[in-house]
Amino acid sequence: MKRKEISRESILKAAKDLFLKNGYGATSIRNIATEVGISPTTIYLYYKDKAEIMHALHQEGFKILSTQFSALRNVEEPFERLKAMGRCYMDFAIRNRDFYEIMFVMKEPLEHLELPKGKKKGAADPCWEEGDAAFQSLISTVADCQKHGYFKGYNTNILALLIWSNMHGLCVLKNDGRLELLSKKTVGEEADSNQVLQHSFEIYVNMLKKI
Amino acid sequence: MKRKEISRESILKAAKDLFLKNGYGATSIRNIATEVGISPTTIYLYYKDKAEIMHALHQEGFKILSTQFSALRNVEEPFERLKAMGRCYMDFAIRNRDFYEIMFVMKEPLEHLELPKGKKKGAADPCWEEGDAAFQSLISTVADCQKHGYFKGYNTNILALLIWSNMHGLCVLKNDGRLELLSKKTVGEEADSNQVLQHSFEIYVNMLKKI
DNA sequence: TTTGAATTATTAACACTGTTAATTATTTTT
DNA sequence: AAAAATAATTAACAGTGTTAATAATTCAAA
Repeated sequence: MKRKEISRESILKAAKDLFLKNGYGATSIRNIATEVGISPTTIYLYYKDKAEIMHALHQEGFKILSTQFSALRNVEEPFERLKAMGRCYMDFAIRNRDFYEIMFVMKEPLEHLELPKGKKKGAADPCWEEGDAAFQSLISTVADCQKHGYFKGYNTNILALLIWSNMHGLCVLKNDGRLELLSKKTVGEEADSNQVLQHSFEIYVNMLKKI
Repeated sequence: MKRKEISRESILKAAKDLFLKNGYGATSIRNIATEVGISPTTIYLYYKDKAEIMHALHQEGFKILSTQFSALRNVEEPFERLKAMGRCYMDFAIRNRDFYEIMFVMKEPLEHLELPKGKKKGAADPCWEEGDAAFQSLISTVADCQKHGYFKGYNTNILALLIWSNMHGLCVLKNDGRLELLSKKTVGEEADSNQVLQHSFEIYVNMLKKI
């Protein structure tokens, strides 16, 4: 009978399945090992530690997000593209809570960032390539908007950061349940937090347009 | 000799000290017990579980923050007050990382929210009183701004939420090191993330003023 | 004051966690 | 077939939060 094929991929798949099924908290090295059908310590032959697995999943998440983002490059009107990016980002965050947490909330995956290639010597700063790339595509969209007359006089990078942080803030408040906890009186009369989120996004877009 | 005075307060103090010294990750029930000079299980006579201790610290954090906020009620001009609140919030987040995490990031403390008093019957929604109160003071400041001609035509509550989420987004990106990780090219030429944060805040204020 | 109840604290244990060292099993190469 | 290299395992360490059973102490009534 065929030997079991163990590899970084098979471990990662199991980790991903468990992660998406039970969330991060309930995904241990031992769980993953059982899912793959191997002993826990075998995992350490393929991954240095748990944070490295988290980093690999973090990369997978960014692959999904950047795929979604790149589809938006066909939207010609830059402000429309910016809007679409925002919706896309929020959708991703809400629909892939756990991925979002690995990518933008958890600290562990950042412990295994690849050092910038080329410069092997010395203690070069670790580089968050995936995050940089995603942010860069936001920056260039903002820049395009400015070429079309939007956001006059604003520093491109700072504005991009503000837009990102606003979306990020909304997403984490939503995902960790805080939006839901705010009493309806203080947050608005809309029924559920999804509607509040949706509405807030639209208002924000209108706000940006008028800047 | 006098018997040791054990109480919820003494346990909480130890928890707080350890928490502020070593961070959340390195603060276990056993650590706290050692600090107080009791056995780990004794803690469970005073607190139901670890999350309840976290909730107590979460409340302490809100006490500090609301004290700072209430000092700002003397700022008459509402937009100035809003600005001051923003700076105050950010300062608090950066200077009290761990408190901020308990108050606005961690999920555990929210498991021990008090149910709305009065309504004992049935499964009433848990209520995040501390968060609500803080948010309410933001809302009323935004409302005051609107009375003075700012933010014309905007829904008060939604705008307050957007302002909060923007501040929150900046704070968490800063505190979990992501701002620092973004390459200087993509985020701006300023040296450190503190300056980026400061600058971003100023730009945001200008942005709000012009809305 | 002594007995008994109530309170307070402790020890032992359970079921986990990530991770390392030592050992066994398997594959590959000589 | 024997030796070397690789792969996987078991046992163990040092932790974690938490519960049940047990011991120590305090307090009130007889």
